[in-house]
Amino acid sequence: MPELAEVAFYCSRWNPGWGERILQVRMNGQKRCFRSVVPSRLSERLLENRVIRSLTHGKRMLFELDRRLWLGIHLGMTGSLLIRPPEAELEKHDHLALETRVGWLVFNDPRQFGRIESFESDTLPEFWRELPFEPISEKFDFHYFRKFVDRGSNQPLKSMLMDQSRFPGIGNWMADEVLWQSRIRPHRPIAVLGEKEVKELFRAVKRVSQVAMARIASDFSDPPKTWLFHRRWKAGDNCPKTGVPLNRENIGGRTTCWSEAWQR
DNA sequence: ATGCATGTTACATG
DNA sequence: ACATGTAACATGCA
Repeated sequence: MPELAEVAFYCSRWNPGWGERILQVRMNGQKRCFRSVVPSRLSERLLENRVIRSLTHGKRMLFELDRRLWLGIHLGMTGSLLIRPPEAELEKHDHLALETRVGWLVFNDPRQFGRIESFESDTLPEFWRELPFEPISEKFDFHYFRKFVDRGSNQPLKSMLMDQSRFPGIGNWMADEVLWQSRIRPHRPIAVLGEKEVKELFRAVKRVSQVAMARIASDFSDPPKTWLFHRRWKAGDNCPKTGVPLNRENIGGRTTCWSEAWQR
C-alpha cells in the first residue's frame, strides 16, 4: 500500500532502533529485493553499525548509519517496515532483519518488488539532493507546478500524476483522489484544461498530500470519510458525491476509479 | 482456477 | 532522440 504518507509511516516504525547497535544481521540475499547490492558486503557493513536517523522522499526511504553507510529502501507494492520483539521468530517474507536491543528491525515484502540499496558517503548522497520537490514541500508551489506540467502535455492526467519525477510519492490511490477532488476526468491531458481547472488540480495535489500526511504518517489512521479513498477498492461502490456507481477502467496501465457524473 | 493487486523498469513500438 | 505502451517481476487473495 505504500504511497507518500504510508512510506513516512513505515519509515518511522524503525525510530525506536535509532542509536542501537546492530548485533546480528539476517538477510536472504537470493531475494529479488537485493538485486542492487552485494548481499554479503552489505551484511558486513551493517553488522556492529547503528542507524542514526532516517529520511523519506516520495516513496523512498534513506537511513543514515555510522561509518559512511547509507541504506536506501523502496517498499515497492507490498513492502513494510516493522520491529519484532527480541525473542520473536522471523517470518517468511522478512527479507532483512537487524537485531538490536529493542528488537528486530525488519523489512518484510511478500511480492519482492521492493528494493534495498546501499551508498557510501560522508554526507547526504548526491542523488538525494537532486530529487524533485515533493508535493508536501512549500517549494512545490503553483509556479513550480506550472513549469513542468506542460511537459508530455498530451498524456492522460492519471499518468502524469503518477510520474515520480514530477509528483514524487503520488501513487494509484492518491492520483485517483486528486482527480476526483478536482472534478477532472483521468483521461484528459493537461493541454485541454482551462486555467481554472489547472489551478484546481494544483490545489487538490497539495490538499491530498498534506491531509494524507496529517492522517496517515503518524498513526496510519484513515483519510477523511468524505474522500473517494474509502470507495475505490472494490468494484460496484458508489461515488460519495453523487451516489452513482463509480467507473473502473485501466488508464496508464493502472486500475483507475472515477465518477462519470462528478468529474468532467 | 482465474484474475487482479497502493510500483518500477526494461524493452518494444511508433 | 523521444514519447508512449506493454510485459515482467513474485506472491497472496477473492
